[in-house]
Amino acid sequence: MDLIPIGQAADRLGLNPSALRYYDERGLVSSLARQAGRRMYGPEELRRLAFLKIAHHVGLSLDTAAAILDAPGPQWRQTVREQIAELDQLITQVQGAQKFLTHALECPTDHPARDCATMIATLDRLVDGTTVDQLAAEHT
Amino acid sequence: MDLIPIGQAADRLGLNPSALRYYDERGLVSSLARQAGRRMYGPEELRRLAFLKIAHHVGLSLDTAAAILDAPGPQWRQTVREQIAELDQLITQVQGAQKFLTHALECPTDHPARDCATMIATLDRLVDGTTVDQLAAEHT
DNA sequence: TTGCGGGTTCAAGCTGGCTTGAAGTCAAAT
DNA sequence: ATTTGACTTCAAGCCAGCTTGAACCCGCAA
Repeated sequence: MDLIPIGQAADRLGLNPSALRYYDERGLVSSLARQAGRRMYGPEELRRLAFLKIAHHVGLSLDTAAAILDAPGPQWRQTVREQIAELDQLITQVQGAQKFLTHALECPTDHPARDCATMIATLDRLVDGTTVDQLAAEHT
Repeated sequence: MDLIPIGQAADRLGLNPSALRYYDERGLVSSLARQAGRRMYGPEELRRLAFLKIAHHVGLSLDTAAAILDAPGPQWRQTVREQIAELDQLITQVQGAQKFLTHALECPTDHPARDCATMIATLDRLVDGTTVDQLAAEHT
């Protein structure tokens, strides 16, 4: 009933067979049947793999993704909330990065790190122990 | 004039001496003087290191950061613009990730991948060749 | 019967950005 | 004279998430 071998499963998911073997070895695909020593995948496993694929694509680690699937009862919600919060932080950080880069673009010199007084002042503060986070916090 | 050894440089920047040696080996800190075989860092190198630190912190690779510093004339602007565009993409992707996770939270079941019809439908489409990007594109 | 396409295992390699460890050098302080 | 402490080099290890390679098995078709 609907069991397909590793090659077909990999094709349907757009993954490499070696990746599926790796997931197996890591214990991320839970229980899969074997026929004559060969891995056979059913709908459950394929969906699990699909979930891993999405979750990994959106930045979760494979372990976290598997933890969400394996959490008993409603516990997965906590993990998901944590991940959403982490992504919030990530966005904030990336926006800070864009500010930094955009600001650099506004500098009229050809070698900002050598010629731009503002940039040099910022860099010199870093050299004197100010952390990147402190700098970022200032400019918010 | 103002030359400090690697340990002090590392302290001031909040980095590990081994990281500075690694940057040296990779050719990322351009030219630094040696005194009796020891690396000595002047203001120029410290600023360069500070720039690498910021740039790396905001998500650029060390190679990219060095490329920005070493680009002749105004060429660094192009690299910076590319990086800003990449970060735009990243933010879009992360927001998509948040949508996915938030949507999952709305599901009332305890095991979405097994019990939630909407989730299962989505996963089954992935199993049939739809890419994650296609799914994301639909929901925009 | 031979070959082919798919599977299997295990071991090693890859990326990036370092860290860690072993063994040696060197100047200054005791 | 010796010990400390900071430095040097080179080699190897670490993380995730795989890929690649070698050597082997297995069933089916020509």
